[in-house]
Amino acid sequence: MALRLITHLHRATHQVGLYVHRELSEIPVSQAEAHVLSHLSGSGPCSIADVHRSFGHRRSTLTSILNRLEDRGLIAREIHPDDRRSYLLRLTREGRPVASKARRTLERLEAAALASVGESQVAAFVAVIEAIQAAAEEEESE
Amino acid sequence: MALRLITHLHRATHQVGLYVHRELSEIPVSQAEAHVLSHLSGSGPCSIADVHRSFGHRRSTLTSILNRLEDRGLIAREIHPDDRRSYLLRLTREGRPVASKARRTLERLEAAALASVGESQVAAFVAVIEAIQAAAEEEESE
DNA sequence: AATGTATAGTACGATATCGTACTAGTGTCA
DNA sequence: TGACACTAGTACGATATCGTACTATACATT
Repeated sequence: MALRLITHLHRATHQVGLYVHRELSEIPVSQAEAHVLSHLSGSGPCSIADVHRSFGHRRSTLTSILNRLEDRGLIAREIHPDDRRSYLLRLTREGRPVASKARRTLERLEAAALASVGESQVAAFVAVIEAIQAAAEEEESE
Repeated sequence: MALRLITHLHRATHQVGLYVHRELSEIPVSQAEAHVLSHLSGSGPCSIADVHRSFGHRRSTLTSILNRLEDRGLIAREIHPDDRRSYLLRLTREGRPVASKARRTLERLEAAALASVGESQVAAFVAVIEAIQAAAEEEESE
């Protein structure tokens, strides 16, 4: 068997990583950081758990990413008004332009990819991705 | 814009990583190592450049992965008969069963995913993946 | 109120990955 | 044959990610 799905998946993920690295090379932001910034830029302030749900990273990894972004003054952890266990992540004034640049970079990539495929292909792509995830999930682990 | 493609891509990749980690927990093999072993198991002996082409890792990362596998006695670097710059990677006797277990694990995941989608969806998936890669490639970098 | 369980997040050492600079062999063209 | 560019691979320090164990708050049940 050729393992078409999984190999494709991994190669494409890596390629996206290279793209992000290349396009955002002037601002020192890793791929994971770019995704988090982009998420904040698109969805507004949210908790760490929200970000965690949107990505596959471990929570401890996310802590490191957020520490780096906070050290650079791009985001701030504020106390969450509704739950004192959690933080509200917010882009700082310095972080906002960086985040929106990260978001635009990802959107540009996505738009370029979408330009050459049809809506039904996108739907099928999502269906297959979700099938892979469902197959891989079976039981959760941390 | 929702960044449907890229977010899906990353989440699924992570999920696959978790699956591999879970399913192969009794043999101490990381996700990247499992992929390399699986590749060797499916394609027979090949050079490092061959493996490199099949994955997105950096060559220096691949060197580390191969070192680890060699240290554990799972693979061997032999001199390449046709090109003295390169090596021929080969599974050792101890490595063969581990590699085929890794391969079967990935194949099982792929089969489970394929069970719930149709052939035309798979074709569309591949088309979209390749569109993403093409969009991300534009110019290469190392 | 007390107890148990789940959730939100971090600390920290272990491991994996990366980027750059390097060595060595190959091919080409004068 | 010698100069140059290219390919195959490694060394090594820097950085990113991970796994486990932990603290603290929330919630549910009695």
